[in-house]
Amino acid sequence: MNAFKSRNTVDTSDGKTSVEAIQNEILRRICFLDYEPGIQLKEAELAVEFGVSRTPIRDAIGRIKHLGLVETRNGVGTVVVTLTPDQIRHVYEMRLQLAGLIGTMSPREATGKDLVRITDLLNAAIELELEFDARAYVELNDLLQDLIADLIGNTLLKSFWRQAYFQAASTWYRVASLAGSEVALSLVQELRELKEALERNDMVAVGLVQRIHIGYGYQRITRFLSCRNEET
Amino acid sequence: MNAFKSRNTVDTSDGKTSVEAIQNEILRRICFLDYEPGIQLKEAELAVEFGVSRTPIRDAIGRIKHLGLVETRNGVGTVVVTLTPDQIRHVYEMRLQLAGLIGTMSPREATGKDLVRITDLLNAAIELELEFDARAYVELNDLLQDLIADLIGNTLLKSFWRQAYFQAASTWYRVASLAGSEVALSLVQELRELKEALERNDMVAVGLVQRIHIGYGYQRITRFLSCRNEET
DNA sequence: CTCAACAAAGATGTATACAGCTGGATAAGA
DNA sequence: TCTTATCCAGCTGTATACATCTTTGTTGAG
Repeated sequence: MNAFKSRNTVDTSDGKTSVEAIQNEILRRICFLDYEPGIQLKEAELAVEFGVSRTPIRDAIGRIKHLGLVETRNGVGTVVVTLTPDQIRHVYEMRLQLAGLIGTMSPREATGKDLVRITDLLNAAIELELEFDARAYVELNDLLQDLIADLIGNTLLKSFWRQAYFQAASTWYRVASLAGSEVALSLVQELRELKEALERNDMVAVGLVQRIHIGYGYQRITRFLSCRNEET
Repeated sequence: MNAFKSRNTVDTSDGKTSVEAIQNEILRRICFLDYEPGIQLKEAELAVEFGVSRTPIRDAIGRIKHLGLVETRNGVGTVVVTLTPDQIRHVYEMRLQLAGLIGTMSPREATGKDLVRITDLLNAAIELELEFDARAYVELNDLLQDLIADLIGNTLLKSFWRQAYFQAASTWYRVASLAGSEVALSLVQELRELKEALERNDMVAVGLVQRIHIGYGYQRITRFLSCRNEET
């Protein structure tokens, strides 16, 4: 919670408007579990933290409502939603299908830049394998999602891919923390396969690799979440 | 533009909050071409019309930004975006794929209520065939989209289906106005096929019928839009 | 001791004033 | 006449005051 009190402003050097930056930051915090499900976001607090009034904060929150990750009730506050097992299943079923479409729907050509990016990610993942850190894993995965999204030519598919990722992220990252270094190993393998697919400029393969590993990810979720059900 | 000046308020009898109702109304006006692409939406005007201040209007507009149908620029206004041919193609490619998923991804069982709804729509479409009216056609089609969306069990697929519909709607409805009663005939056929599929409780068939007619729709768009390119 | 009514604190929802930005009209100079 | 600088009307962006709703703790009677 107060881990962010030190940050008075958000980086707006990218030319985006301030409210867009705030929106992305809040979304990141939800996906990365800085805001855990059930937590109450107070506009006044966020306003103080970002050094603006409540108005842009309300704007930012309002613009991520469509993802269904937060819910605002009058007089109460904005709470981060806990996804039901059914919802999680729906999200993953959808992601599997979307992954299958990556290669077939007007993909972009892979460039040298993409190869550099994937290689950097692979190296980082290999380092992570040696000394696992959940936060670093999460940020690595996030960069990978960005890379994949960039390869998608179809505007709408790209949008849907990102939306599905945002909805899956927090659950997936919770499981990743529990699973530990096992997921780093899996990520290294995924990145190796993606790198080869990109080298061959085979976007269908890229999609299929994603599909496979999304399936693995969902298996881990069901495994770890059924354990947690006993706890709760 | 001033066709709406008479409506001072929006119907909030459904228990939804006022801003949600405004949001839906603005979205409807964009999809139904009451607001044509290029038009400038002014918050102050809308505020007067709906009898509220600018704040809820801004909220409502902010919440439909993610659909990419409007674009707000500081000091200028919020303009309704003109979709490029590429974007339209992307939307329709996506709708084709989504239609194929309707039957396969946890569909809901068809109930008697659904049959009543589809029968009502069919009767209305048959009437429309006799005396075509673009506006009535548009509203009929909108009801059909609602019906189909209700049949989708997967939460995320339903959300994506609606988003894709909203993005396609304005273009499709422009073409429908140009095409005239031809589209009413096509709608009757579509509804007949859907009715039979629902009677058999065959959701895969429902999806395939949608897929077929979305394809027909896109063919019409390319046909009429290439004509319009010469005009412009 | 229990329960109900009430009051107060704190959250979001809304209205409004003002600041900042943009595009076009206007007028001065070459 | 053409160009350019300036000004201004009008829009969005932001801050702030106030209204309304919810929760919770308190206080009183039974």
